[in-house]
Amino acid sequence: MGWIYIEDLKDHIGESVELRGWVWRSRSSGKISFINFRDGTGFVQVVVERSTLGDEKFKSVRKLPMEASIIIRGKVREERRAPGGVEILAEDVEVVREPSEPYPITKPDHGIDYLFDRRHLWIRSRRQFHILRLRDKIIRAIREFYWDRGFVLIDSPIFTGSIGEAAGNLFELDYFDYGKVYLAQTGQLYLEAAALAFGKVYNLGPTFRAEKSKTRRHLIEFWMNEAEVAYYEHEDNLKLQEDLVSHIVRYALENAMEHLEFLGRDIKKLEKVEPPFPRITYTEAVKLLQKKGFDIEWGDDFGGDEETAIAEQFEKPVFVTHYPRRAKAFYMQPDPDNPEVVLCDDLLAPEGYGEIIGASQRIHDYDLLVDRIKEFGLPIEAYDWYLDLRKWGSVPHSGFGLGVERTIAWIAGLEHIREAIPFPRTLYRVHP
RNA sequence: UCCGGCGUAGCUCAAUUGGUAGAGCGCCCGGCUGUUAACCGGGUGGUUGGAGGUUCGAGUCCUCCCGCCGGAGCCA
Repeated sequence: MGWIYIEDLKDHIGESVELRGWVWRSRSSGKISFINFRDGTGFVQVVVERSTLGDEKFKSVRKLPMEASIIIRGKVREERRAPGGVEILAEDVEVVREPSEPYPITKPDHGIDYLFDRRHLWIRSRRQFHILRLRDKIIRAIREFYWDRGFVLIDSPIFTGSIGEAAGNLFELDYFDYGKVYLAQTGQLYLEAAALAFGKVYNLGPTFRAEKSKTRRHLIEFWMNEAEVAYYEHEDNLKLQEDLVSHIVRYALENAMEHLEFLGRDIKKLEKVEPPFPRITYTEAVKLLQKKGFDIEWGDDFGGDEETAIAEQFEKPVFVTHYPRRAKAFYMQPDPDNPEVVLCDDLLAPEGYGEIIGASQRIHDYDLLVDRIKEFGLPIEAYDWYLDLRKWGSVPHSGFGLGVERTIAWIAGLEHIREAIPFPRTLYRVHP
């Protein structure tokens, strides 16, 4: 009788097995008890009969509270009446540890604040089980995508000097005698260095924004996947993003259907996400918004409502390209046909999930980049090594950043991005 | 930071115009051999977020503070 996991039960029908895990919920009558049992890989119903265990043992087992840790030995059998179609008929129940007080998360009717105060326990719940396992699979899909295309993983640093997109939203720390350093809000500049060394590179890790954002689309600490490719221009960049996002969605449909179904996701909407994605220029988007009655002028950036209004015109994610250069970061390559706009794109997810990718072709000309750093009022001395990249072997190159939690929230159909990460850091929450 | 909303039992919520603070769940005891958020009977449970004020009387009205939720700006 060997120890197995719930996820492998279907290969052991008719066998006697051992499962190690926890009581999720239980119901009982005088002679039969049902335990909803979990072991981290899934949930299964265990049937405990008084006639099998004996009066005394049955009495103690039927009283086991939620989150008692137990080892079950019993026979696996198919059973129509059991959730999932398979159940365990217990032959023995060994109690590892019984809780000393009632488990605080009972029925699914707790408030969001209560639950996040107990996030360390809440992640045991079924909904969180499915969301966080879906996250695991989406990250697997991202890594697989790059591995299959010969990209090299280049992890960018978390501690950085004063460098990046904007100074106003950086977390500042003391770094021994060096002085102030900052938590990374992007690894892009490092990936640009790496692209000139390895050709095709990507990263995947946490980034930090000291923005007092308090919406369903924002986290203070969030994970980003960035990619950068030497010799890629704007059009190549769009194609890569399109391929990545459709790969992730297809992977989820093929490998995570169990989670999507539990979460009640409308699968049909995800099945439509296949290349090519629609494209609209910034200028066209402004006209579209004006026609819909938005008070917006050429040159303004889009807010959440504007993004949603654009995205709802399409069933797939939509690229918005060629933004005004003043609305975007200093390093973006001007459009040769119109230098007032840059070769960039935002990818907007459908159904109001907002921007999941920000992307651009980067300036590769030394003098132009210096001009832009000055124009944006940035300290040129902080960009010494970044400018070096334009001195030696500079080539056109492009890249993007994918917001991992926004992507998960969209694919899972979540109301709020905070459920898409195990321990979210939001404006007023760093505990647990 | 700004705008709006909400703080009542361990949890989720009720409480007519200002007039005796309640229910369901949880927990404890008992019953039930197929439960699916099991069900049935009994029991347990309160400084109504805090401080002050108005009033014969405040969960309810006023002021300040604290906490949370939603949104805006900013962004992935």
